[in-house]
Order: sequence, then structure tokens, then C-alpha cells
Amino acid sequence: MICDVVFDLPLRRAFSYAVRPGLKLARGQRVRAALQGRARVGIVVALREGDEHGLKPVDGAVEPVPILSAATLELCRWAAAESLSSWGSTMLSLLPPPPRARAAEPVAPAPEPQPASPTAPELWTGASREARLIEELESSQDATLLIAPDRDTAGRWAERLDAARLDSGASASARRAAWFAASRGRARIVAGTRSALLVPLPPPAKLVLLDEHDPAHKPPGPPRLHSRDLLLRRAALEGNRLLLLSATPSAETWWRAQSGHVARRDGGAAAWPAVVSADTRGILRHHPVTPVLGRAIADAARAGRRTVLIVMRAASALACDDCGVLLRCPDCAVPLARAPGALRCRLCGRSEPLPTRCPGCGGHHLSLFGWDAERVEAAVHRRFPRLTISRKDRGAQVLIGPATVLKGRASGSLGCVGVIALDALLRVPDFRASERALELLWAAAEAVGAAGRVVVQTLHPEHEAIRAARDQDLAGFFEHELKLRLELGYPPFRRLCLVSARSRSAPEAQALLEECGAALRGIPGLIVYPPAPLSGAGTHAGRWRFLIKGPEELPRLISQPLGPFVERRRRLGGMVEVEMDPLE
DNA sequence: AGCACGCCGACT
DNA sequence: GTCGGCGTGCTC
Repeated sequence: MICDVVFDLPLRRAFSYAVRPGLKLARGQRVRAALQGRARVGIVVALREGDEHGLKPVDGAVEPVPILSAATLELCRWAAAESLSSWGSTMLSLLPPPPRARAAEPVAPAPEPQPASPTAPELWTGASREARLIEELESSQDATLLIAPDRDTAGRWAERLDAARLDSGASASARRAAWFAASRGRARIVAGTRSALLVPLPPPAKLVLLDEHDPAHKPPGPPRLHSRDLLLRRAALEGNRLLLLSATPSAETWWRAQSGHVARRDGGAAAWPAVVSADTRGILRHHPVTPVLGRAIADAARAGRRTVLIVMRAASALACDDCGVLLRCPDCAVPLARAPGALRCRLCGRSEPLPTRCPGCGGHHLSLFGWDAERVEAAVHRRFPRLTISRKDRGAQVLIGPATVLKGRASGSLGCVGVIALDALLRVPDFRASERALELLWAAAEAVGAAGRVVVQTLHPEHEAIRAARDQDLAGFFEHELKLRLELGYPPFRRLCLVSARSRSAPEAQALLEECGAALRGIPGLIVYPPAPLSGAGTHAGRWRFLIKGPEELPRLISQPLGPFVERRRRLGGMVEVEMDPLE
């Protein structure tokens, strides 16, 4: 007997091993086998009769039963093809870590899902979505998998629902135990992050994705696939119900709902705060707080309620007062961000000492441009000397931080949220900037509740994201947004793929990308954009990229020509990375 | 991805 | 004369 095994390698092919007579193996089972003399963990993808001559034997099984069902094996094969990565790395990055030695943990095989009558995935929006979810889960006996965008959120929900945890917040053995307990129906609800996506569940099962729009559902690295896309596929194959929860869904999911592939369950309007914009013209240059926001902070404090001020990441740079030039990274051309005692490029990480004179005109008047948390804290402290102001203490009267400080707050727990400079977010050269702005303002409105106030400082008070957040109008926002996406040929109407190369020098990276581009020439239906530095206009950095725009079947069209570049990444001293459906 | 093999520069 | 850089190729 021969078995074919895939490993956590960037290789498409499987490796064949001899199965010794006494060893009972099945597809989907984890095994240890020698690869280049070292024992490694792989997954059996096929068993067949054949000539075992010259094959090394499998050392043994990691668990006595398959950890993945045949259906899940196929699900992962699809996911790997869809993301141009290998079958093995896709599967192994989604499994709990193997036990160090042979452990006698009680395990049950992954149940083979029974294809049930398909039910349309559901998109739950609106005020009461989380309360409705808890009600739904408590009134049901179905096995349920809850996927959260991050560990904190997974932990909160696990506690709230008394669920077993399957993310890296739990120990490796606890994760394995939860995995096999879920497959036997012993743990009715399991909660986790991406690493829990493949947990086998006895039918009928329910799949839940929290904060469907969150880019944390597709972090860098394998599996290079959005959790939403994997769950949509899994639910369709297994006939499971899938609930996608989000206050501000992605345009992709909204479009699916609009075209009838997803059923929208709108929880209705919430009691909503006033969302007001404050014109920053002539003010932001000198002070981070407009009179409107200043009054809101004072009012909240007087009412004994807390304020959160949102600043954008890397919002502060150094500019010359004489010639107006912004200090940029010599390699990447993006503005250098202020770090303690230095300037740092947030792209390549290079650190420069704080200069005393302008590299352009030699002037001595260099001043900060933009408002980071540190500068805002100092300015607000001067303005409100009697309030407690902090960048860390969640209990301070005024808390200053990035958008993530709004995560996990009960509705109505804040008196005021101020967005110091929404324009810093809108200026980002990303077609999803509007969506991100809406997400931020909506989260702010939910966090303050009806009695609070959201103040948005901007030069664009008429921006669609601000209007939609003020009017609590998702439908209006997406009508506008999807029209733009269609006109410009962006997702969900076209698919994107980002091909990037890293090398010592720009010419090397460019040459490497030139090779990739040449391999794609002549494929109908693709638009291959010319290579550009990874961000900004720097021409010296060895990080370049190009974008491919194409139809739904884009991964199938480019997997053959780009295959050699992803399989053998070290060529000409550079590395090629291919990312389907990039979020940045 | 690791790891070995292999061919050109600075050292006890 | 060797030690060691990392470019290229292979792993059942």
C-alpha cells in the first residue's frame, strides 16, 4: 500500500510513502514521515496500491483517526487553488498543533458531512444582531462554530456563550481536545479565530462569522483566504446555516445580498446619536480639537461620561516650515512617521535620527505635521488640564487611540467619540477607504449610543460615509459605493491579485516582476498593471509590485503561468509573493 | 520552507 | 592551503 502525503511546503505535489502492513491509514489522517531525513507532519490525501520500491515508510499516525473529512480535504483543495497556495500549507495552517510525542488523547473521527438541503447564507445587520445571535444559539441544540476576527473577541464570546475555545488563546492540548470534542458533539459551541475554520461538526451545524467586514479575517500568510469565503464554501458543501454578522458589511457581502445569494436580516434602526461634522479648515494646523469637539468633550465630562478621541495610525510626520516639503523615506518615499527620538518608515522600518535641518532647503524650522496620539494628548491636556487624559487607561475621562480602541465596548458606554482627522483615512490610496470610514463612524455611533455624540473633524462634511453614518443608512451608502466599484472595475465586480517582489535593489525586483508579467502576457480578460514601488513613489527600494485585474476565474487563469514563481521563490536573489483578493 | 551541495573571497 | 558566503536544486 502506498499513501500520498502533503506537507506544509509551498509545493503543489504530494509525496508517496510505503505503508507498512500493520498500519491502518485513511485519507485526512495526520502522519509523521521522513522528509529529507527529518520527521515531519503531513496529511494523507490518497491511498493506493502500487509498487513500494524505493519509497520510504510512513513513521506512524499522529492521531488514530482522520482529523479532516474527505469533504474538508476537498474544501481545502479548492481554497488552495483559489489563493494560489499549496494544498498542504493551507490545511496544516488550519489545524491544531500536533502533540509533541505519541499522546493517548481520546479522539473521534471527523464526521463525514451529509449534504443537506442548501440554505442561503444570512447577513445579520442592525442594532440587535448580537442579542439576536445569543438568543438564537441559546434556543437551539445545533452544534455551532463561531469565528471571531481576533483572539480578544473570540475570548469574550467564548465566555459569554460558555463555548470551548479553539484559538491560540487556549493551550495546544486544549485546542486538540476541543477539536475532537466538537466532532463528537461533546462541545456544542466552539469559538475561535481563523485556526478553527475547519473544526468538524456533527450535522445539522451552524457557522457564525462575527464582524464579517473585518480585514483581520484575512491576515497575511497562509491560508491566504478570507474566512468569509471559506465559510461560504463550507456552508454550501455541507448544507449548514451560515450567519454573517456585521454592523457595516463588506461591499462584497452586501452585493451578494443584493443579488440574492445571501439573505439579509436587518435588525432595524437603533436609537442613534447625533453624528456631526466639524470643519477643520484653519484649525487643524494649530490645534487638534475644533470648538465643536471641545464642547462635546466638556459636555460629556460634565455629565460624568467618557470621551474617546480617534487618531489614525502613523498620522504624524515632519515637515519644513520654509519650503513645505514633507520628510520622506529615501527608499520608499512615504512620509516618515515620528517615533520616540527618531523618524521611522512604516513600510521598510528604517529608522532615521531626528534631523535638525531640512534636507531640501537647509532650513531650520522643521515642525510636526498631522496629529498622532502623543501630540493630541499633549494638546488636549493643555486645553483640559483638569480632566484625566490617557493613551492607555481605558477608564480615563479622555482616551486617545487608534480605531481599535472602540472594539468590544458596550453600546452607550461612552459619552463622546471624536475623530481627529477623518481625512487622514480618506486620503489613503485604497479603494476601500470609504468603507473603512463608514466602519469607523458606525462603530463610534454604536459605542456612544443615543445619548452620546460623535464628532467627525474633516474638510469633507458631505462625504458619503459621514452622511450614511449620520442617517444610519447602509443601503444608501452601498448604492453609491457599488456604483463606483462597478464603474472603476473593482471588487465585487472584478477580482484583484497583487504580485509583489522583494529584492536587494529596485532593478532586481523590477526584473523579477518583469518575468512574472511576461508569463501573464496574452491571457485574455486580464488587465496587468505596470510595476510600481510597493507604496508611494520611491524608486530605490527593492520592494515592487503590480496588480492584476480579472474576472471571477482569475486564480485559475494565472495559477499555471505564476506557478514556477510561487513554488521556487528564491530566484535572482528575490522573492515573489502572490496574493489573491488583497485587502490593502 | 529547510537543508545540502557547490563554487568564489578572506583568514588561522 | 582551508572556512564560509549564499545561489541553485531537491525533498517520497
